[in-house]
Amino acid sequence: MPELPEVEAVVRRLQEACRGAEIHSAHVERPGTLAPHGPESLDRLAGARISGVRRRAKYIFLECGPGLCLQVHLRMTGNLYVLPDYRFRPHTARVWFRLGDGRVLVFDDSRALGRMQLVSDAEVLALEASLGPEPLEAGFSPAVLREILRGVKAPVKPVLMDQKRIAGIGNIYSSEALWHARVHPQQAAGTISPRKVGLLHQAIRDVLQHGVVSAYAEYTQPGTVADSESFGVAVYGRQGEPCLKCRRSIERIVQGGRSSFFCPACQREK
DNA sequence: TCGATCCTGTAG
DNA sequence: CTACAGGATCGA
Repeated sequence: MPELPEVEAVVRRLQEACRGAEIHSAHVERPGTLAPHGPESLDRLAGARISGVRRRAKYIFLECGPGLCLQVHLRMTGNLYVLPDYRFRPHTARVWFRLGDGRVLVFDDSRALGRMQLVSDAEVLALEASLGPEPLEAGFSPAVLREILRGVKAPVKPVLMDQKRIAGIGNIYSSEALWHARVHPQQAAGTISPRKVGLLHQAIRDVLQHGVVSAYAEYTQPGTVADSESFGVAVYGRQGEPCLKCRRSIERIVQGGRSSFFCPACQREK
């Protein structure tokens, strides 16, 4: 499920649902979820209070007291949410926490690719330093994007998905942003004109910002998000269907083992 | 930079 | 049955 917008929506929901909550106990159904640590690594959380929840790139940090932070990565199918009672947890709950008030915080992950680990302040700092800038923050200017792409020979699409270069963009939003900016996914990143870099910068912010709003609305009012015309999915998964701008057939190619979708007319390589 | 790998579920 | 999945890492 999750790229930056979906992770952000999870964080906002958790802030409402469990900030200030006490962790009564941790229960590990699948030890691999805590790799490279063991199932006993969460024992230190008993009695801790969740003082804050925040996001960086696609990581979620649950701050659980001084120097104690639960770092979560949802990968492909992970999800974090609070249920009223532990008996309601699904069989795909890999780790769950009983909260002081009887509710349960569930790490649900059908594919079990997600990871969770307790980390120190220093580890959090090191991780954050290894990640690229947050595209929705004020510091992410067109000049910053120009600098990221400058001189890079690799195709732009995998570059946008490289968390060390820019944080939070995944397979869907990269295709979407490139379509909005009319940039071909295989164009060498460093050869994109300054004008198009400007368009790409705006497109990245627009698709992510819209994604945050609709992902959060999806939790609040499921099924309400019906605006697939202006800013929903324009190209992702739409191979063979008409481009929303020019009606040409959307194409699918594979880059770095991942599907890319684009309009061969609107997004020309140059 | 490609392919394999970690896993399970679903669509064709 | 095979293909594919909104992620990331590792070694060739």
